Amino acid sequence: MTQKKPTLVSLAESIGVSRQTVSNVLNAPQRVKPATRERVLKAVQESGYRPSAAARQLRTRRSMDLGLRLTPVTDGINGAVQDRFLHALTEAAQDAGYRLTLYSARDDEEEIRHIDELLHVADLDGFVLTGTHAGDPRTAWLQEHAVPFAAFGRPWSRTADPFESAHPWVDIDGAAGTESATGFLLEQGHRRIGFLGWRPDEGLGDDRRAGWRRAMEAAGSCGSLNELSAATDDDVAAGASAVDGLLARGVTALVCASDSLALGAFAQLRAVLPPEVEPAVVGFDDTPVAAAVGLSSVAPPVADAARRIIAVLSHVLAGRPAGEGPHRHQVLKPSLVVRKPYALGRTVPRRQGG
Amino acid sequence: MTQKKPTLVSLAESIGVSRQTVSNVLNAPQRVKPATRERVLKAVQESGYRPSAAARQLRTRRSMDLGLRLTPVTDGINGAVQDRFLHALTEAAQDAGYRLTLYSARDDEEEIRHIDELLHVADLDGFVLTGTHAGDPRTAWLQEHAVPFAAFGRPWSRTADPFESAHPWVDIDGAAGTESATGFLLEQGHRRIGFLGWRPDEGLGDDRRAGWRRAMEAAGSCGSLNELSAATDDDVAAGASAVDGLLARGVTALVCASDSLALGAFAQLRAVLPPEVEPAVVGFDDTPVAAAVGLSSVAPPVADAARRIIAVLSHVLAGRPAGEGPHRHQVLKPSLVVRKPYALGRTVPRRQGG
DNA sequence: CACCACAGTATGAACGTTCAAATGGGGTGT
DNA sequence: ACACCCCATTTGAACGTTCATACTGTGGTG
Repeated sequence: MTQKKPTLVSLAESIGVSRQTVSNVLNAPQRVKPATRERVLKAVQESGYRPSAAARQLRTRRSMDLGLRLTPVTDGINGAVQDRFLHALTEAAQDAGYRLTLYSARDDEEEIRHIDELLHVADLDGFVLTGTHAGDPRTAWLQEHAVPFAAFGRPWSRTADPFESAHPWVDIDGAAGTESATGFLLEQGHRRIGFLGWRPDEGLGDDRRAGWRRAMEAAGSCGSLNELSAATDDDVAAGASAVDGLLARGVTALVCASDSLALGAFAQLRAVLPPEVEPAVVGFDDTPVAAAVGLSSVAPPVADAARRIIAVLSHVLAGRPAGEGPHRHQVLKPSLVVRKPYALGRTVPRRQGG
Repeated sequence: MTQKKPTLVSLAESIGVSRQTVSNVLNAPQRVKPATRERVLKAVQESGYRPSAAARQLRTRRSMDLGLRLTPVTDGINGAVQDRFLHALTEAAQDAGYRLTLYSARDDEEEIRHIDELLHVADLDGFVLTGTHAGDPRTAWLQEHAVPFAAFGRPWSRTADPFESAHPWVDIDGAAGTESATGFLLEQGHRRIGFLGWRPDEGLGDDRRAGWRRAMEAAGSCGSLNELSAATDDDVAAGASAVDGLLARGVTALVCASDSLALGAFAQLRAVLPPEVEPAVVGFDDTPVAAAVGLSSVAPPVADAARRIIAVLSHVLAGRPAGEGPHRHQVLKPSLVVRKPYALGRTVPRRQGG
């Protein structure tokens, strides 16, 4: 039979001090005389005392708990990014003494309702936002209600400078990624390199297209770049069907905004090109599918991003000034992973940037 | 300026009743006279009152919070299963009024330490275990400490009947999956169908091998089946390198214990077989990689499993008798998804069983 | 020697909820 | 008329912590 859980009071009277002294030993050790501190600490160890999160939360209104929305797995291919991010975030939060609570929402409004709910009933200390986009209602709401949060993704906007934003964020430098991918294809001797991306979004997609454009212009390819660029939905089929048009315009290699698109394009090229010509396609996100098929891809450092997000957020939550501590706005350089098509299990990682 | 959060007391005196009456309206409406009930409910709506989880938890010692371990993404291919499971679990828990807290652990012992910790400090109500295996120390520990939990995966054991186990669990019928995969290949005219799996584990892997064996024996292939079966590590490279040996023994088609193995085998067959022969390989788990490459695969109903796990667990947590409510031990039939290799975007799903 | 500052420790109150028991106001039965 | 019971509602206490404040003894200072 296991004995009852010790509390501050029960523990205190078993040592012969007051509950507040025990509390101080754990929360503000410098206030307690070293001799008694030792004595109390020993008792804490032996009894296996654990403070009650509920009681502490009731009094302090802090839960040491962070919220994260789990977005529905749309594609399954790009979903792997979320998986890696989530795992790193869990570990980082755990190491920083925070717990992580999940919620699921279909759209931004539903997410806001969930945040509101969790804030009121569970006193969550902060939130991690993912998938930020232009005109994001969530950041506005959170700021208006003075809720601490950090975003994975910069605050996309045509007018405002993201580096001036009030809230902390960490993002991947998509432009740098596509730029180095384009650079890699240029090195291989390609000149007419196309870009296969999404429709204009004033955000993620435009950023990735911009990197390709920058590299192409730097290489002196000042012709009309627009005709080398295609914009479609983000799935495998769309990637495949966009290929023919680009080929007709003389494209010999492709940089893609996602692995889904890259995979579609790759398969289509395989079907269309003569067998001896190996399709030159670079994807984005370095998902398991890219690895399995032997597709080169831009690898975003999501685990690193997760750790930095927790670092910034816990800095804010600790009430420390924005001046010191980790930078409030961070852009991380992705690396390029070069593979030989179908060379299963024989990946040749190659770091660029970072 | 947002006004202060209403509490039971503040709300009660604004209506002119006692706090307990308000509490009863929310928790035991039948105790309150309909007239006052209406009055209170109206006030609750208008004020936007939300009960404090911390206070409730402190008093009742229930947190309405469930714990789940997030296992490190090993493969990236099979990790997608975890992703789908997690998402369905989050939604199901949310719908049932529970929150979901994540923790990360490297092995079973570390998980037990985390559970112990969360149990004491955060009063978690229950846990969801995944990846059960023979001699699992976690189930023993949880039972010993009378902690409510449900497992995704049956309690593998040579001696004990899983259907007699004390704790609830939901599992996928792996044997039925490989059996129908084998049946499919038999229909296609194959006779010497090999099985590519893991080393004996008295669990998941043996189960999947058993389904293949059952189908083969039923087809009258009573020769020594052992020589058609290979056991290796669970990754793409291992799958590829196991192929040659099986081919030498006259195997013309393969059922695999995972998509990783299937993918490796598939690529190797492509390299070895003449171009006009299409490799006949069926994987397991129906991961995005299988879909992308056009590999047939056994699809486990993980989302359904997640919902059923929450159903059983919340039934237990509500203190209802084991007799009524959802079955405490459930085995779910997977379905077979048939694809044409490389026919990207042109998937032909085909349901079997279930 | 009375006084004060200060470090160390102890006490009262509060956070917001639910459980257990007490109270009040109709009936209904004898 | 009285005892009785039942329903609806209220009151006291408790869950385990931390904040604010009060107490105690020691050493220094005028």
